[in-house]
Amino acid sequence: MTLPQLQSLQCSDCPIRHRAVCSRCETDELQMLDTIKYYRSFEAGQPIIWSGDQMNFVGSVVTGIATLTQTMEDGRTQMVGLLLPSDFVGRPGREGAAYDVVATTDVVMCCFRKKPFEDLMLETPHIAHRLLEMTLDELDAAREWMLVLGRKTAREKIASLLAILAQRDVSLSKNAASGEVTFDLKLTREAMADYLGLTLETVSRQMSALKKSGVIVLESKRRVKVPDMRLLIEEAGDDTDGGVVG
Amino acid sequence: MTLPQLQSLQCSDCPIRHRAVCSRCETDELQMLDTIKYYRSFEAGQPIIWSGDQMNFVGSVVTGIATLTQTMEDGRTQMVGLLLPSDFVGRPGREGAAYDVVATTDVVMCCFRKKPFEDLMLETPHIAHRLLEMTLDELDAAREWMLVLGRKTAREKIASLLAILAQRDVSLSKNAASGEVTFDLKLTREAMADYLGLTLETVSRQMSALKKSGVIVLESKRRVKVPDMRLLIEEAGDDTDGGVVG
DNA sequence: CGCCAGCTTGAGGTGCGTCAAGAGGAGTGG
DNA sequence: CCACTCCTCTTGACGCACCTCAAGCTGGCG
Repeated sequence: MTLPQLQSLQCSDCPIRHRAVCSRCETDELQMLDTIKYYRSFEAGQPIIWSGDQMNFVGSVVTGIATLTQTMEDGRTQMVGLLLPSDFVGRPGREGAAYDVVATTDVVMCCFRKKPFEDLMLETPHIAHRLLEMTLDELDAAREWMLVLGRKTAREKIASLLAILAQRDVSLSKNAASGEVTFDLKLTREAMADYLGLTLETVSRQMSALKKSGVIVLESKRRVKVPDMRLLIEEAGDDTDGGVVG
Repeated sequence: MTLPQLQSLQCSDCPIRHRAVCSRCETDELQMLDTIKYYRSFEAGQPIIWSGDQMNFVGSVVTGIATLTQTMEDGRTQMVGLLLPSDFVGRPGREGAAYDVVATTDVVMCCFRKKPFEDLMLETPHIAHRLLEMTLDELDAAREWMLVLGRKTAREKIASLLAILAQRDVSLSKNAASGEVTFDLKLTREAMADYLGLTLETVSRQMSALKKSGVIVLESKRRVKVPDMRLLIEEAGDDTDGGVVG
């Protein structure tokens, strides 16, 4: 989906219509949103927002992947969120951004200037409620991730990340096969390390280890086949069969 | 504040009136809440909710401290949230609880049955908005904590936790002194370890180390004096002067 | 007084980080 | 077509921060 294609897109035909912050809106509410929305695209590697910056827009990821990261003075960085299509960026009622948002692949966002959006939210409970729901989902995902960061081994961390990415992929592309899944790994080893609280060397080693024990097959460095999801989930140390994650 | 004292408490006199989910309510809205609320108390060590249980109430912590924890099959546990007075428990719109909630000290909660609360929320935007705001704050705190868990050293982790607890204390008891702060550590070494993704031995060692270098003074095992907050925050590795945290 | 939960401290092991060298693949230019 | 560069990724050797196991201390309470 390219930007020119999207510029003329009606909300009713939007690919994230049923999952995004607008998913609960009636047609008249959608028309209101339609009048204040605009699309923006970002190239892979480009920053979308810097931590501390004044935020003058909010919006949804339409296509592509972006990351939320925090950085310490000495350069240590930790990814604190992965933004996939339909995920919301920005916090109504807040001035500055709390984290760096960076496009990992090419990204298209559906944006609203902040003030008009906040005004609209006040008189449109469907939006406010959906946003609350999405925020609660993100909170769950963040807490799930705290267990990964705090208590899992490197191998379990890698398995957890792969399981989440694989399942996201399944749920989007209705690749329904319960056993085997194949997907593109859209993160570099370094990005994976930043997400997992590891170094990129450790990520590489554990990927090799999982490959060696047959849990995953690397069709290329960035394309992963999971012959048996059950096995992967077991490696992740999860009792839940991996549902969760907003 | 004991339970008998609280049972007859008017919302307008409530100690968490200005911070809890009801803080934005007008007097008539408060009266509505008053009619459906009830108090419950839990002894230190008691579970408040088990993960997976049906949740039939939501509520606010009035006094005491509770913890949100996740546990893996093999017993590894990670604390994913610390509930202090005014914090909200439960998620409107969800069936089951996602985490174990345990009272760390004696706890008194102001509860609402879930269904009536959800109904009231639909017609009371002040509550819904405040809840969104509080959820965003929690999300920020969770993400802040992801950096702690993923990238900080044991010493920095301890310092981060102490800094948060100290600052919470200051903001409640208007202990305004910018330099020196003293507070009760209401967590065991083990609970601290669960929060920080460490073992209790490492917590103990790093507490001793911080004591030895004069960053903290232990008036007793559970009472901590911070002679200079600046120093503590520096040890935590934070560039932010510790504002944050809802 | 003895008991027990919570805490401290030590000695030794290990998982992951650090540092360093090199392999693979994509793009550019001759 | 090769030569060259740049970037990502892999692999190895080594060290350290933190975990594990174990012993002993402290203070509150019967």
